[in-house]
Amino acid sequence: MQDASQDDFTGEVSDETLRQLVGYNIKRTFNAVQADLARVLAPFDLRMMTYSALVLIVDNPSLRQSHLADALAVERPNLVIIIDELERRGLISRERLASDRRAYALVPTLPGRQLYEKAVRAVCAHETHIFGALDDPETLKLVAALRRFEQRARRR
Amino acid sequence: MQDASQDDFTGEVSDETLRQLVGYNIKRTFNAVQADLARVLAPFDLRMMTYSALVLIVDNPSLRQSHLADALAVERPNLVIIIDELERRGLISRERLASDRRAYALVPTLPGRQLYEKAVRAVCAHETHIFGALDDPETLKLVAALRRFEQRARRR
DNA sequence: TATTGTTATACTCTATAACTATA
DNA sequence: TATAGTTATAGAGTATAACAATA
Repeated sequence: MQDASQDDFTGEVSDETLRQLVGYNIKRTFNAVQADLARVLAPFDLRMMTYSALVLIVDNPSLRQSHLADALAVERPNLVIIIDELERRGLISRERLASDRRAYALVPTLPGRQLYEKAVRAVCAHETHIFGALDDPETLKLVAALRRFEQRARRR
Repeated sequence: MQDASQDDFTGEVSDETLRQLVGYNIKRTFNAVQADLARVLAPFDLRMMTYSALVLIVDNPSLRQSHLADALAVERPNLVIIIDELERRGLISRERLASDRRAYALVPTLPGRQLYEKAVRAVCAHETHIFGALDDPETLKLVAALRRFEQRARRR
């Protein structure tokens, strides 16, 4: 005996004040995209963060942890358990640098590169499903706008 | 005697594989915008989530908690502590419904409406600073695209 | 039986302070 | 003294299962 409050229909609740905010729409979109990505990465036993780290390590062999942290914009301590996990699973290895024995070089293993290949394909399929062609001029404009906003938000 | 790895300069790390993903750019932008928003809301002792809840309760007096949860796309249990906090601070009150004594009507108090007014102004200033004019046709197109992507990600 | 709000719990992401070993 | 990686810890968002009161 309820009304039609099914699925994503929020009934008569007015959320215009929030929906006119670009930031709120970014948040809602990110949450939905992230949930779908989690589903796509689950079969590989990866999360968005472990996936991102693996990608950067494969694309930049011998990367140092601090450089990885900078590239991902996360604090160094948060990366430790991520790297621990990838290493424990045999996807990467830490190798002490002879030139600076404080630092590690992060090196992908063969299984790491193989998982990378499969996961990248799955993530690309997920992306084109949600966003359409990734080289579409409209999509490129959207990404350019997002990056401008990111820079403006950071410079404060 | 390090190179120019200052600030947000990530050195020679290649993150093209990630940066070509729309979802990754959304995540990075959201994180930066969210950090700035947190700074803007801190003087009001609000976070993005408590702000969003307060806005919906002021804009929809007598809202039920379950409808608020639907509108915000969060699970009902997560809303309880949010509502607890707003009520404890005297910004809203829970009022039992005579028609359905399981449910509460969430009602903003005068201090709640006053805080809403001030916080909304601050958030609008933050938004225009980062995103530019909110009624700019380009911004409206961006928001429309984000909402399309949100819907596509949800329907899976 | 089903729903509203609640409790308990868990996982993830993010951040800071302080430690170690090297430099 | 400064840096790389680490440990410990905390705050916040999100999710599920199970419960009491009510429908």
